Amino acid sequence: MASKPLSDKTMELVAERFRVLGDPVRLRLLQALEPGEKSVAELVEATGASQANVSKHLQLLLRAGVVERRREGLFVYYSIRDARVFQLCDVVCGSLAEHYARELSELPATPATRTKRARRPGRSN
Amino acid sequence: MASKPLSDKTMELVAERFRVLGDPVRLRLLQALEPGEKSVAELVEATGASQANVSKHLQLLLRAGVVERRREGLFVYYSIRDARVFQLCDVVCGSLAEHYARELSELPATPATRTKRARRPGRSN
DNA sequence: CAACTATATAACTAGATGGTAGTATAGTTG
DNA sequence: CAACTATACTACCATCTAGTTATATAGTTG
Repeated sequence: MASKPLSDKTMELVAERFRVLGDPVRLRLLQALEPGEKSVAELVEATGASQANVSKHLQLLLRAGVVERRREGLFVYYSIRDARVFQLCDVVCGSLAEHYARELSELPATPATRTKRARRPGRSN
Repeated sequence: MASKPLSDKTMELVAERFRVLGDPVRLRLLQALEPGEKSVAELVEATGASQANVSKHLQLLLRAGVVERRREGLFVYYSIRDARVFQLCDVVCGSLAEHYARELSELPATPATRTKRARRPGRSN
Protein backbone atom coordinates (compact mmCIF):
# COMPACT_ATOMS: atom_id res chain seq x y z
CA MET A 1 0.00 0.00 0.00
CA ALA A 2 0.80 3.64 0.10
CA SER A 3 2.72 3.31 -3.11
CA LYS A 4 -0.29 4.70 -4.97
CA PRO A 5 -2.70 7.25 -3.52
CA LEU A 6 -5.67 5.05 -2.80
CA SER A 7 -9.04 6.54 -3.58
CA ASP A 8 -11.30 7.77 -0.82
CA LYS A 9 -13.62 4.88 -1.43
CA THR A 10 -10.83 2.34 -1.15
CA MET A 11 -9.58 4.05 1.97
CA GLU A 12 -12.98 3.76 3.53
CA LEU A 13 -13.13 0.08 2.65
CA VAL A 14 -9.78 -0.62 4.23
CA ALA A 15 -10.76 1.33 7.32
CA GLU A 16 -14.00 -0.56 7.53
CA ARG A 17 -12.20 -3.85 7.37
CA PHE A 18 -9.98 -2.80 10.25
CA ARG A 19 -13.02 -1.66 12.20
CA VAL A 20 -14.57 -5.08 11.79
CA LEU A 21 -11.57 -6.47 13.64
CA GLY A 22 -11.70 -3.73 16.22
CA ASP A 23 -13.93 -5.46 18.71
CA PRO A 24 -12.87 -8.03 21.30
CA VAL A 25 -16.01 -10.14 20.93
CA ARG A 26 -15.46 -10.47 17.20
CA LEU A 27 -11.82 -11.34 17.77
CA ARG A 28 -12.92 -14.01 20.21
CA LEU A 29 -15.31 -15.37 17.63
CA LEU A 30 -12.58 -15.57 15.04
CA GLN A 31 -10.27 -17.19 17.51
CA ALA A 32 -12.93 -19.74 18.33
CA LEU A 33 -13.39 -20.45 14.64
CA GLU A 34 -9.74 -20.91 13.88
CA PRO A 35 -9.65 -24.66 14.50
CA GLY A 36 -12.71 -25.13 12.31
CA GLU A 37 -16.38 -24.38 11.88
CA LYS A 38 -18.67 -24.04 14.86
CA SER A 39 -22.38 -23.66 15.42
CA VAL A 40 -23.76 -20.48 16.89
CA ALA A 41 -24.49 -22.25 20.15
CA GLU A 42 -20.88 -23.36 20.37
CA LEU A 43 -19.74 -19.83 19.68
CA VAL A 44 -22.03 -18.50 22.37
CA GLU A 45 -20.48 -20.96 24.74
CA ALA A 46 -16.96 -20.20 23.59
CA THR A 47 -17.24 -16.46 23.91
CA GLY A 48 -19.51 -16.13 26.89
CA ALA A 49 -21.52 -13.48 25.08
CA SER A 50 -25.30 -13.59 24.73
CA GLN A 51 -26.88 -15.39 21.80
CA ALA A 52 -28.31 -12.20 20.36
CA ASN A 53 -24.99 -10.48 20.63
CA VAL A 54 -23.07 -13.33 19.04
CA SER A 55 -25.58 -13.47 16.22
CA LYS A 56 -25.25 -9.77 15.61
CA HIS A 57 -21.48 -9.87 15.49
CA LEU A 58 -21.59 -12.89 13.21
CA GLN A 59 -23.76 -11.02 10.73
CA LEU A 60 -21.21 -8.27 10.73
CA LEU A 61 -18.34 -10.67 10.08
CA LEU A 62 -20.43 -12.35 7.43
CA ARG A 63 -21.22 -9.16 5.58
CA ALA A 64 -17.55 -8.24 5.74
CA GLY A 65 -16.67 -11.52 4.07
CA VAL A 66 -14.53 -12.72 6.95
CA VAL A 67 -16.66 -15.76 7.74
CA GLU A 68 -19.17 -17.87 5.89
CA ARG A 69 -22.24 -19.81 7.01
CA ARG A 70 -23.75 -23.13 6.26
CA ARG A 71 -27.06 -24.43 7.51
CA GLU A 72 -27.55 -27.97 8.66
CA GLY A 73 -30.97 -28.70 10.06
CA LEU A 74 -31.58 -26.44 12.98
CA PHE A 75 -27.96 -25.52 13.32
CA VAL A 76 -25.99 -22.90 11.49
CA TYR A 77 -22.28 -23.42 11.21
CA TYR A 78 -19.88 -20.54 10.75
CA SER A 79 -16.36 -20.86 9.50
CA ILE A 80 -13.47 -18.65 8.46
CA ARG A 81 -13.71 -17.51 4.89
CA ASP A 82 -10.66 -15.28 4.79
CA ALA A 83 -7.83 -16.76 6.81
CA ARG A 84 -5.75 -13.63 6.42
CA VAL A 85 -7.41 -12.26 9.52
CA PHE A 86 -5.08 -14.47 11.50
CA GLN A 87 -2.14 -13.06 9.69
CA LEU A 88 -3.39 -9.61 10.65
CA CYS A 89 -3.78 -10.61 14.27
CA ASP A 90 -0.29 -12.06 14.31
CA VAL A 91 1.19 -8.86 13.02
CA VAL A 92 -0.70 -6.80 15.57
CA CYS A 93 0.34 -9.09 18.38
CA GLY A 94 3.96 -8.80 17.35
CA SER A 95 3.55 -5.09 17.12
CA LEU A 96 2.05 -4.85 20.56
CA ALA A 97 4.70 -7.08 22.06
CA GLU A 98 7.41 -4.86 20.68
CA HIS A 99 5.56 -1.75 21.74
CA TYR A 100 5.35 -2.88 25.32
CA ALA A 101 8.87 -4.21 25.34
CA ARG A 102 10.10 -0.84 24.17
CA GLU A 103 7.95 0.98 26.66
CA LEU A 104 9.35 -1.15 29.44
CA SER A 105 12.90 -0.60 28.39
CA GLU A 106 12.31 3.13 28.56
CA LEU A 107 11.29 2.91 32.18
CA PRO A 108 13.75 3.47 35.00
CA ALA A 109 14.21 -0.18 35.86
CA THR A 110 11.68 -0.16 38.67
CA PRO A 111 9.63 -3.21 37.73
CA ALA A 112 6.66 -2.27 39.91
CA THR A 113 5.83 0.92 38.04
CA ARG A 114 3.32 0.14 35.33
CA THR A 115 0.01 0.52 33.57
CA LYS A 116 -1.88 2.55 36.13
CA ARG A 117 0.07 5.68 36.89
CA ALA A 118 3.11 4.85 34.92
CA ARG A 119 5.41 7.08 32.92
CA ARG A 120 7.23 9.36 35.29
CA PRO A 121 8.13 13.01 34.56
CA GLY A 122 11.05 12.01 32.35
CA ARG A 123 10.23 12.28 28.65
CA SER A 124 8.38 15.35 27.51
CA ASN A 125 6.55 13.38 24.85
CA MET B 1 -2.41 -15.88 17.25
CA ALA B 2 -5.26 -18.07 18.20
CA SER B 3 -2.88 -20.79 19.15
CA LYS B 4 -3.25 -19.76 22.79
CA PRO B 5 -6.42 -18.34 24.28
CA LEU B 6 -5.43 -14.71 24.64
CA SER B 7 -6.53 -12.98 27.80
CA ASP B 8 -9.41 -10.53 27.74
CA LYS B 9 -7.01 -7.69 28.29
CA THR B 10 -4.83 -8.73 25.40
CA MET B 11 -7.89 -9.15 23.23
CA GLU B 12 -8.96 -5.63 24.04
CA LEU B 13 -5.50 -4.32 23.20
CA VAL B 14 -5.50 -6.05 19.84
CA ALA B 15 -8.98 -4.79 19.11
CA GLU B 16 -7.95 -1.28 20.05
CA ARG B 17 -5.02 -1.43 17.72
CA PHE B 18 -7.29 -2.43 14.89
CA ARG B 19 -9.68 0.35 15.79
CA VAL B 20 -6.86 2.86 15.53
CA LEU B 21 -6.48 1.81 11.92
CA GLY B 22 -10.20 1.85 11.37
CA ASP B 23 -10.52 5.41 10.22
CA PRO B 24 -9.89 6.73 6.72
CA VAL B 25 -8.33 9.98 7.92
CA ARG B 26 -5.81 8.12 10.02
CA LEU B 27 -5.03 5.81 7.13
CA ARG B 28 -4.46 8.85 4.96
CA LEU B 29 -2.11 10.25 7.57
CA LEU B 30 -0.13 7.05 7.68
CA GLN B 31 -0.02 6.92 3.93
CA ALA B 32 1.24 10.49 3.84
CA LEU B 33 3.93 9.60 6.36
CA GLU B 34 5.15 6.53 4.55
CA PRO B 35 7.80 8.31 2.48
CA GLY B 36 9.12 10.04 5.58
CA GLU B 37 8.36 12.49 8.34
CA LYS B 38 6.10 15.45 7.77
CA SER B 39 5.03 18.49 9.73
CA VAL B 40 1.47 18.89 10.86
CA ALA B 41 0.91 21.60 8.28
CA GLU B 42 2.06 19.25 5.54
CA LEU B 43 -0.24 16.56 6.84
CA VAL B 44 -3.14 18.97 6.88
CA GLU B 45 -2.38 19.77 3.30
CA ALA B 46 -1.93 16.13 2.36
CA THR B 47 -5.15 14.91 3.90
CA GLY B 48 -7.41 17.87 3.31
CA ALA B 49 -8.70 17.59 6.86
CA SER B 50 -8.82 20.52 9.27
CA GLN B 51 -5.82 21.31 11.43
CA ALA B 52 -7.68 20.51 14.62
CA ASN B 53 -8.86 17.23 13.24
CA VAL B 54 -5.44 16.21 12.00
CA SER B 55 -3.95 17.11 15.34
CA LYS B 56 -6.50 15.02 17.14
CA HIS B 57 -5.92 11.98 14.97
CA LEU B 58 -2.20 12.38 15.33
CA GLN B 59 -2.48 12.30 19.11
CA LEU B 60 -4.41 9.08 18.79
CA LEU B 61 -1.80 7.52 16.55
CA LEU B 62 0.88 8.80 18.88
CA ARG B 63 -0.68 7.30 21.97
CA ALA B 64 -1.11 4.03 20.12
CA GLY B 65 2.60 4.01 19.37
CA VAL B 66 2.12 4.00 15.63
CA VAL B 67 3.85 7.33 15.02
CA GLU B 68 6.36 9.46 16.88
CA ARG B 69 6.90 13.20 17.08
CA ARG B 70 9.85 15.50 17.07
CA ARG B 71 9.77 19.22 17.60
CA GLU B 72 11.89 21.61 15.60
CA GLY B 73 11.25 25.23 16.31
CA LEU B 74 7.65 26.02 15.65
CA PHE B 75 7.14 22.87 13.67
CA VAL B 76 6.35 19.41 14.87
CA TYR B 77 7.33 16.53 12.68
CA TYR B 78 5.58 13.22 12.81
CA SER B 79 6.93 9.97 11.47
CA ILE B 80 6.11 6.29 11.43
CA ARG B 81 7.25 4.48 14.53
CA ASP B 82 5.86 1.08 13.77
CA ALA B 83 6.16 0.28 10.09
CA ARG B 84 4.13 -2.87 10.45
CA VAL B 85 1.02 -0.82 9.87
CA PHE B 86 1.89 -0.92 6.19
CA GLN B 87 2.16 -4.65 6.31
CA LEU B 88 -1.31 -4.69 7.84
CA CYS B 89 -2.68 -2.43 5.15
CA ASP B 90 -1.15 -4.59 2.46
CA VAL B 91 -2.79 -7.68 3.84
CA VAL B 92 -6.14 -5.95 4.06
CA CYS B 93 -5.84 -4.63 0.54
CA GLY B 94 -5.06 -8.09 -0.76
CA SER B 95 -7.94 -9.43 1.20
CA LEU B 96 -10.32 -6.85 -0.20
CA ALA B 97 -9.09 -7.40 -3.73
CA GLU B 98 -9.76 -11.09 -3.44
CA HIS B 99 -13.08 -10.47 -1.80
CA TYR B 100 -14.28 -8.30 -4.63
CA ALA B 101 -12.82 -10.54 -7.26
CA ARG B 102 -14.69 -13.46 -5.79
CA GLU B 103 -17.84 -11.43 -5.50
CA LEU B 104 -17.58 -10.47 -9.15
CA SER B 105 -16.97 -14.01 -10.29
CA GLU B 106 -20.09 -15.06 -8.44
CA LEU B 107 -22.21 -12.69 -10.46
CA PRO B 108 -24.00 -13.77 -13.65
CA ALA B 109 -21.52 -12.24 -16.08
CA THR B 110 -23.48 -9.05 -16.57
CA PRO B 111 -20.76 -6.44 -16.11
CA ALA B 112 -23.19 -3.62 -15.42
CA THR B 113 -24.50 -5.15 -12.22
CA ARG B 114 -22.56 -3.69 -9.34
CA THR B 115 -22.58 -2.02 -5.97
CA LYS B 116 -24.35 1.17 -6.83
CA ARG B 117 -23.90 1.23 -10.59
CA ALA B 118 -20.39 2.47 -9.92
CA ARG B 119 -16.97 1.39 -11.05
CA ARG B 120 -16.46 2.02 -14.69
CA PRO B 121 -14.27 -0.40 -16.64
CA GLY B 122 -10.97 1.54 -16.27
CA ARG B 123 -8.74 1.60 -13.18
CA SER B 124 -9.90 -0.52 -10.35
CA ASN B 125 -8.57 1.77 -7.64
C1' DC C 1 7.47 41.85 25.97
C1' DA C 2 4.16 42.21 21.88
C1' DA C 3 2.87 40.25 17.70
C1' DC C 4 2.99 36.30 15.17
C1' DT C 5 3.02 31.25 13.67
C1' DA C 6 2.39 26.28 14.32
C1' DT C 7 0.29 22.96 16.98
C1' DA C 8 -2.62 21.19 20.74
C1' DT C 9 -6.71 21.11 23.54
C1' DA C 10 -11.63 21.93 25.15
C1' DA C 11 -16.40 21.92 24.65
C1' DC C 12 -19.87 20.62 21.95
C1' DT C 13 -22.87 18.07 18.39
C1' DA C 14 -24.38 14.44 15.26
C1' DG C 15 -24.00 9.99 14.10
C1' DA C 16 -22.21 5.30 14.82
C1' DT C 17 -21.77 1.18 17.74
C1' DG C 18 -22.33 -2.51 21.33
C1' DG C 19 -25.30 -4.57 24.43
C1' DT C 20 -29.96 -6.21 25.94
C1' DA C 21 -34.77 -7.84 25.96
C1' DG C 22 -38.24 -9.32 23.41
C1' DT C 23 -39.97 -11.30 19.22
C1' DA C 24 -39.80 -13.46 14.68
C1' DT C 25 -38.29 -17.05 11.57
C1' DA C 26 -36.59 -21.59 9.94
C1' DG C 27 -36.38 -26.13 10.70
C1' DT C 28 -37.39 -30.52 13.46
C1' DT C 29 -40.27 -33.89 15.73
C1' DG C 30 -44.43 -35.87 17.66
C1' DC D 1 -50.37 -28.87 12.76
C1' DA D 2 -48.58 -27.98 17.61
C1' DA D 3 -44.70 -27.81 20.44
C1' DC D 4 -40.05 -27.23 20.43
C1' DT D 5 -35.15 -25.68 19.28
C1' DA D 6 -31.58 -22.87 17.12
C1' DT D 7 -30.77 -18.67 15.07
C1' DA D 8 -31.89 -13.98 13.38
C1' DC D 9 -34.00 -9.52 13.83
C1' DT D 10 -36.10 -5.24 15.96
C1' DA D 11 -36.29 -1.56 19.04
C1' DC D 12 -34.17 0.67 22.36
C1' DC D 13 -30.49 2.70 25.43
C1' DA D 14 -25.87 3.98 26.80
C1' DT D 15 -21.56 4.95 25.23
C1' DC D 16 -18.18 6.27 21.97
C1' DT D 17 -16.28 8.76 18.10
C1' DA D 18 -15.32 12.14 14.35
C1' DG D 19 -15.73 16.58 13.23
C1' DT D 20 -16.19 21.64 14.21
C1' DT D 21 -15.30 26.11 16.46
C1' DA D 22 -13.02 28.54 19.59
C1' DT D 23 -9.22 28.97 22.57
C1' DA D 24 -4.79 27.74 24.69
C1' DT D 25 0.07 26.71 24.47
C1' DA D 26 4.86 26.65 22.69
C1' DG D 27 8.16 28.77 20.19
C1' DT D 28 9.92 32.62 17.16
C1' DT D 29 11.05 37.32 15.92
C1' DG D 30 10.94 42.28 16.14
